[in-house]
Amino acid sequence: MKEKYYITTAIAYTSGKPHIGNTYEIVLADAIARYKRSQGYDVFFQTGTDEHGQKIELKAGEAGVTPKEFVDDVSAEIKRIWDLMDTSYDKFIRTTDEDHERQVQKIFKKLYDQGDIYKGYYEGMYCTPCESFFTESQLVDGKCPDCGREVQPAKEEAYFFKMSKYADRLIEYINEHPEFIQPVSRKNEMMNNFLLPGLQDLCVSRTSFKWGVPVDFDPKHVTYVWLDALTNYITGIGYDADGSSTEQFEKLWPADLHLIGKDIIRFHTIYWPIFLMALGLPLPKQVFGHPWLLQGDGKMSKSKGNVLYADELVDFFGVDAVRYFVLHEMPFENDGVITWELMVERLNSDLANTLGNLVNRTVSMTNKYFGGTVTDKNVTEDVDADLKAVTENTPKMVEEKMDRLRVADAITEIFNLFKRCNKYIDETMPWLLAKDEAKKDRLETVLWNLIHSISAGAELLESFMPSTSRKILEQFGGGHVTDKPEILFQRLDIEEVMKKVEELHPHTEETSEEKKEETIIDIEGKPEITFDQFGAMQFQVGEIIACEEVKKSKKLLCSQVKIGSQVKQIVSGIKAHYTPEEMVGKKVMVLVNLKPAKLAGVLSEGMLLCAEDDKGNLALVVPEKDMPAGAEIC
RNA sequence: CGCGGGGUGGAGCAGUCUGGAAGCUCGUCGGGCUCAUAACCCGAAGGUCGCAGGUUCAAAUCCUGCUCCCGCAACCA
Repeated sequence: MKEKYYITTAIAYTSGKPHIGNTYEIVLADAIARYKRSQGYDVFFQTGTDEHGQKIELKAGEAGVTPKEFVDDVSAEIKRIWDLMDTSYDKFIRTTDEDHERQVQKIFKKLYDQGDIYKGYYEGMYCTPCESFFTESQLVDGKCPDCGREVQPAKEEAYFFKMSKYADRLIEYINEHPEFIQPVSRKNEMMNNFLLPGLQDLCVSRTSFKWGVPVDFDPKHVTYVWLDALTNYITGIGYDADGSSTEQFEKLWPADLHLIGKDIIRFHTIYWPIFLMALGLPLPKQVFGHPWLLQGDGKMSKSKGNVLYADELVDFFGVDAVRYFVLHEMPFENDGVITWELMVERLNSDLANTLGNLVNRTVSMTNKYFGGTVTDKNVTEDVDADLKAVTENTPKMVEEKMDRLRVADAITEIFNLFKRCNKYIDETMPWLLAKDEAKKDRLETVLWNLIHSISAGAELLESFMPSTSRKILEQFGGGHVTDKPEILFQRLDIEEVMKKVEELHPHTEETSEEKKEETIIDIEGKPEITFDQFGAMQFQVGEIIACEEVKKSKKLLCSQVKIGSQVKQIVSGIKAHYTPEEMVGKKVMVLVNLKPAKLAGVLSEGMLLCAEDDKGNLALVVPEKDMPAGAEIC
């Protein structure tokens, strides 16, 4: 009987279309799932979408649709891309699935009944005018960090999970299972930052929005994200909190691998195991927090036109080329880089040159010299030995890499085999053998060896590039090749690709003046105010007479501003846009009667007014004519 | 001193835990070959392994200090 292997991805949040970085995860999981299947495991591969939360409620409101309509669309789009990428998931769960929601309610109730979840209050300090909660550590001088006013101990009702109760057991588990958190460097991070200092109880319900799974015995609360999202791993395979879980669940749980992004390792290696302990379930065997796939020059932004989506890349390069790229270019621990240029480079050199051309020349020679069919004539020479050794060894190398989740390295092993095949052709020089009738059998043996080795490589490729694998094997049907070789990967010209990309995503050049003026900035409208309210604000011209950086802060500059006869100290978040030297001597517009507050421990007694564009660039507002410091602005 | 990651030939990375002749892929240059998608094979150039100290017979690797970049956390009054 085959051993089972249950693998999951994180469920994708349905706030918008997933970009290539999000798509990477499902492809990675798919490669692992396919590989395990090829090894004979009985694999179950689950993915899906996380569809609740305030953000979605808001987005749906903006789009003028109901939250359900909104997530139906996005979830379908995500599924479409997963399918486009040829991923072989067995189950696509949605957190809005009825049975999931019902189980979340049951789990919530069960944990409540056994005392792990309790009703409490948001233990924060509440600032009434700001309508916000703050923890002690967020307060500035014991006052509201937003407005500097007094805060009161707050009493908003919420449900909490007693994390601390299970912390010791979890620490023990992690220490005894060094393979649990991958890469291991993350283990220390979790221990030192969260577990050892002591776990805070986790708030598991909210009353501030409605779009979530209602707590059935207290319907003004909805379940807050993690209890809803994480449990998909068990509800998706038939867990039942009342004890009548399905056979499938009994067979599959615990999961063998949760594949997730490195940003949510904390939730999967601390909260999730603790939830499971509370439910009396075994813990997953391994959690792998993979690194990120990043765009070339830093952040992707729509104005730069460098946001990469899987479906667009597929249009240019094809599914398998994109799969190859994300799988092969991702380091195990560090973030990887993807750009159009790198993508083209990879496609041309690895896929078109090394692999595609190898298949092509082999098919072509087999047709040319033997009408398409060869058998093993067994006329061997010394050069054959190394090719044979590499061919036999590659599956073991791949297995060794895959066992350590080194997917990129596994692919490299396969391509080393293909490279070896190319070298073999040069070593044996079939075109010379073909000129000598006496060497015909040797020639046939050479081609047979080639076909054998390439086929072996193609079989290994199935986990990573399924359709390419199939295409190659189809062309080499057991010693008989197709009549005319199919071009597996067409070489692309980087210039042409970039030209098309430019057409798809025209750059908004910052150098172009007209375009700059065309930039339209709409900000959220604020409620109308009265003239009295306006009059309550006092603006004056201030002269900056000294300025220095606020140490221990990344954004703040501290200026001494002369206003009339007095000098105020004002802290502003503009370090990224002005140097202290630039600031000195400027006459700027100052909101003078703002209540003083501390920023990064430094007192600020007013506010320098700035204009901000859509990219977050700041410009100080200065009087159009020279005015003395202290002049009122009205 | 908030937490963490990183700085290795032109590009993208491995190697760092467990010191011991600087490696891989791409690109560049030279050569070979012609079955093949201007593809393939061979060879070469190119790096003071961020900077400065220290430990050692020996440091990319261990220790100390510094600097720059990137996430997160924060206060962008």
